[in-house]
Amino acid sequence: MHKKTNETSPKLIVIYGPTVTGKTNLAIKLAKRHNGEIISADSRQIFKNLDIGTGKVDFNSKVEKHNGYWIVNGVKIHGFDIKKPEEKYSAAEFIKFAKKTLEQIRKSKKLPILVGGTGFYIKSFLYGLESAGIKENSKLRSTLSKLTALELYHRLAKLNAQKAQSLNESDKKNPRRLIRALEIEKSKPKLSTQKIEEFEGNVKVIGLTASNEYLYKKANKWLWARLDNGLVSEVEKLLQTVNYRWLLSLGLEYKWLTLFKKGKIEKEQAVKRLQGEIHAFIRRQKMWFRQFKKIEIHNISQKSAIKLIEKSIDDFIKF
RNA sequence: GCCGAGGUGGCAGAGGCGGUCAACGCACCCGUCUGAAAAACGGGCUAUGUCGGUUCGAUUCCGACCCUCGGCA
Repeated sequence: MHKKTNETSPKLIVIYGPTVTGKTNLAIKLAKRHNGEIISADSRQIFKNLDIGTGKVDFNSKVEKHNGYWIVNGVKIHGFDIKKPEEKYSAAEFIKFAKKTLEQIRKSKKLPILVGGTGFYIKSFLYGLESAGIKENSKLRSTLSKLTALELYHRLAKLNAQKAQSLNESDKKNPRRLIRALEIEKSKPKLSTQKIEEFEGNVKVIGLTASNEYLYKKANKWLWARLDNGLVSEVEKLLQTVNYRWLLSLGLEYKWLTLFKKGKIEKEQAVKRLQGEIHAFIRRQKMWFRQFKKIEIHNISQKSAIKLIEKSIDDFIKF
């Protein structure tokens, strides 16, 4: 095993964790310390005008907004506002964006820090996405969306019995995943799947977490703070220009406050349900920790956590 | 005090004219994940107020008690 000791060996810091663990603040801190720039890996923060609901930054941050990036407390964060509301996005597109941005950051001799809560994006970027060449076929999707999961499964089994059998119990009943699988099968003759491209270079993956109770409490508090600081009016503004169904499809804040604004539910109920869904989201986000090969997990409820992470990053930079 | 209604899992709430009862939703817990991922999906969890009676058998019938909610006083 030979170590690369040259300083040109590219380095990347990844920070992953569920919502409310302070990923962005930590990233900003690290960026300042090591002359870095941030790439956001978040499937909702990509959208312009979705700021409070997606929790792009703290209320007391100094921000300067640009298309495609923000400058927050003096640190550049790439990946905010790269899409207009209702535009499509995907993990494949994220990979391209992240690669491009990473190169750019390297050229300017800065340290790239990938931070976000969308585990799927980070995993895809780090370890590749096999079917990344096969695009969405919206016509096919809309016809297939009329079928039940069982029907979809039968179709898949006809096209590719092996693939169908290899699915787990969850995916076998998941229409969305089945439709995607069919989409891949249908386009196979034309497009061959790409070979998996793993990220090459030195990566340090930091995971941020805490107990469920701790995170739930923090998330509730933060939600109330945002409700008191314009979250509802952000949704109202969006409703004027955007199809409400799109907002519903985003989930969480945008879904529940849209339901409230549309008069489908009382505000109190909406907030209650939203809290529950945020909790469930936190649980799901935690599941991704096991998807990352080498991850250093820190409990943010411990006072020493930030210091330990800083030390760990210092060592990583020094090598 | 009287009359009426009712007491089902952590919450909410349905059915069952006596037969291993026990839905759905929420919460909570666990999990899946290769171009929608804050999405979509899989699994799990705990119950019939108390005490007696009738019966082969009671959550379901009867009685007492306790409690809750209405109305009358």
